Amino acid sequence: MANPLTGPSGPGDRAVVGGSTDPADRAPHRGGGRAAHMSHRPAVMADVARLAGVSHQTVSRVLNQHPSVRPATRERVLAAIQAVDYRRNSAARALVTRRSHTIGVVSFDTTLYGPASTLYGVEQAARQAGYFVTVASVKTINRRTVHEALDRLAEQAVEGLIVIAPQREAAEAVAELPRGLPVVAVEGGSGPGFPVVCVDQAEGARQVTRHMLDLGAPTVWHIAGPVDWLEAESRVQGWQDALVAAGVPVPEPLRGDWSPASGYGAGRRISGQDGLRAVFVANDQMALGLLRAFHERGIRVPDDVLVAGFDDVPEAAYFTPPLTTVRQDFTAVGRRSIDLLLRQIADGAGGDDRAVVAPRLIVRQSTAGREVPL
Amino acid sequence: MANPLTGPSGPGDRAVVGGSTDPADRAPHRGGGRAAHMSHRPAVMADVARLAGVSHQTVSRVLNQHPSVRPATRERVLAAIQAVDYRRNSAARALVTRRSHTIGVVSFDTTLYGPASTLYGVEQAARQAGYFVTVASVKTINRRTVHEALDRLAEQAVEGLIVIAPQREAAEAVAELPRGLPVVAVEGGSGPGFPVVCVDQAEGARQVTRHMLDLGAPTVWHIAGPVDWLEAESRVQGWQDALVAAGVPVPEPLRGDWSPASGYGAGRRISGQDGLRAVFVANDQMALGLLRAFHERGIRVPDDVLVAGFDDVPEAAYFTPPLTTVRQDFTAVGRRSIDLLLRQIADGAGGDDRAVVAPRLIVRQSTAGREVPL
DNA sequence: CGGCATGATGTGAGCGTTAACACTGTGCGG
DNA sequence: CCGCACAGTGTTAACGCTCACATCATGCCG
Repeated sequence: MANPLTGPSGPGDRAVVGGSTDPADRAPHRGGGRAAHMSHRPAVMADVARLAGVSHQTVSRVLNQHPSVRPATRERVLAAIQAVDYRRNSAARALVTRRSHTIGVVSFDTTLYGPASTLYGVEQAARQAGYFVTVASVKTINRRTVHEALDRLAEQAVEGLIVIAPQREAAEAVAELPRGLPVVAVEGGSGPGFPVVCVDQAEGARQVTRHMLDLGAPTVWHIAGPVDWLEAESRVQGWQDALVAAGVPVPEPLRGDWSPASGYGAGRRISGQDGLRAVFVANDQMALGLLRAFHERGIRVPDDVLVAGFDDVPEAAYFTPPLTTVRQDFTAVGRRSIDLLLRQIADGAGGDDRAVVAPRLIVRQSTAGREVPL
Repeated sequence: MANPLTGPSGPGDRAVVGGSTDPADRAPHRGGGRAAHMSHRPAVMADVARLAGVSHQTVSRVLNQHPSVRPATRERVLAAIQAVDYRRNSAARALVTRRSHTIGVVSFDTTLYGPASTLYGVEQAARQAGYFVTVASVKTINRRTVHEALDRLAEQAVEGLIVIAPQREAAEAVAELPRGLPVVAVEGGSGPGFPVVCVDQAEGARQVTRHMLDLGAPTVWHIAGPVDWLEAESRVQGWQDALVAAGVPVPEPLRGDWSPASGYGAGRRISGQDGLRAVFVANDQMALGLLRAFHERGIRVPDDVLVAGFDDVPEAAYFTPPLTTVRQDFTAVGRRSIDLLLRQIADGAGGDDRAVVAPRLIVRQSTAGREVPL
């Protein structure tokens, strides 16, 4: 019994498991028989079992870390697995366990920094938990597209869903989901009945607004995101709160669509305003466009006007001038989402859990006015 | 037969399909029997078959668009499917067909614009072709991490792999892949034996370099990407080619790591150089950092020095000044990748196909010197 | 007007895995 | 020293689907 691969009975009569146990000696399709080394048909459990001189169930036990397997046996099986380069068939496993170990992510335009980073965080966390992630990004959000994506993923038998689609319509589509499938919404607005993970947008907006008021701005203008984006609204809310709390006038917010172009447009429109001393832009990309417009008009930042953004994209520190902004830890958002989702998958009920990730004000030259170390 | 759901024999004796056909009348697990409307156990084919008064095979035929099904029968089955909200079990299907309809994407840091956009293109194209996409992003690239990711996806039984990992080590890891699984490399360097999709980096670099020479620059400096990145090398190559072709001196390239910070550093280092009139930066993010450094040093762009980047990120048009750059159509890259992969999955052999996406020079103010319409 | 191709359907056998149970042989308390 | 718990193993039956084949009407050709 020196060679563990030979089995307990020695060579020659290997694996006298039960006569007709092996399914027709395998491979009724491709010719070949001898499910050995170079067979093109991937090895299955039975192959491993035969080689190790055990039953396929024991192989299964080894694979699933069942405690009652003698160490020697385990070794033998492990060696056989290596020898035939066995990998278990996830479809068969999923079929019998009714678990796909896959979670689905529906996301709006994964090209954007926020969604992309969140997806990244989700994927990392899911992997650690032993889950796969399949994505479905939709280019335009409406009830139909979101439903399509959800159906698609449902067909794929995902065990849970993470929806990164912070628009009102998406939230509604999710709410209409046939219950039974665990769901977590990212930035899904105020608790619509399923768990939500979000950054405290309003708090971030309050902080940055207060920051500019503290620097002496008589009031703070706001370039908002699209009305149908929940986070855009939260930021408007936070900004407004801060102004009201400070007892200063609340200017009418301008609307952009998150793009640099729209920020540029807003910058041109706003630059004529009387008493313009500070602008809070709802994201960094628009802030970039606004800075551009100000630059063209000869408005100096921060000397003439303070500017702040939101997101802290990696480039923000190198804008001209470096941009004060609110950092959102998207990776944390992704991680928390998976946490909530897995808990829901495990416990069944997940209720109205709500994970809020704290934002963080990052002060740079666009409000600080002096060279700050990068 | 007015009601299609009643079946051909009228109510009462619904679905006399064969006595013992139905598997133990379903649901030996959860109590309940009567696998009807509100049963919590999801409907299976047999349920649909019973309701429609046909065999499960006919249901399968309808689902798979088999031609020999009478229209009336098809209708009946379709109605039954709707009635019980049936969705087929992908695991069972995958088990028997040996096809998962899933392709795996291994990518380096999907937070970056390039990988994220490529992933997006891949997902869109895959979906249209009826495939699912599961991702595995690795944060650091080396043989081990890439292998881990590949193993993971192999276990998931993906039908093919797209590797977005334009580093030498990643390319090597892919080359070591156990053959048999179709693979397409994105930016995988010079045809290492499997299909590659890439943007013609060298050509893009040549174009932008020539552009700056044409504007009168005596030569063009270069801030390159990391040495182990294949595309970084291609860009160096193209830049060098253009300089040599023009018969001008070739300065030593500086190295960055794609980040704005490294571009900033390079900008500070290079700004003292004598005769500095033009810089080609290997990507837009580094170019942003360089612009920042130049700005701080009082070097005017483009008046004193021309600057160009590579990628055309959405922000590039709003840098200060708007950045001349080379646009890479990442979405097209994603699409082409799927094309190549699916062909490989279908035909078996995919050979050394090579899809090259043309880059496009985008001239903006950082070299043009005048206000250009955005 | 018989037979045979063809369309429309049903039947049975797997696909590769896990769950449930049945079966051994030990070691230990009574 | 018997039997009983229990670790270690094998056996069997699903899981829900598709494939290959069997079956049954048709309809058309010879």
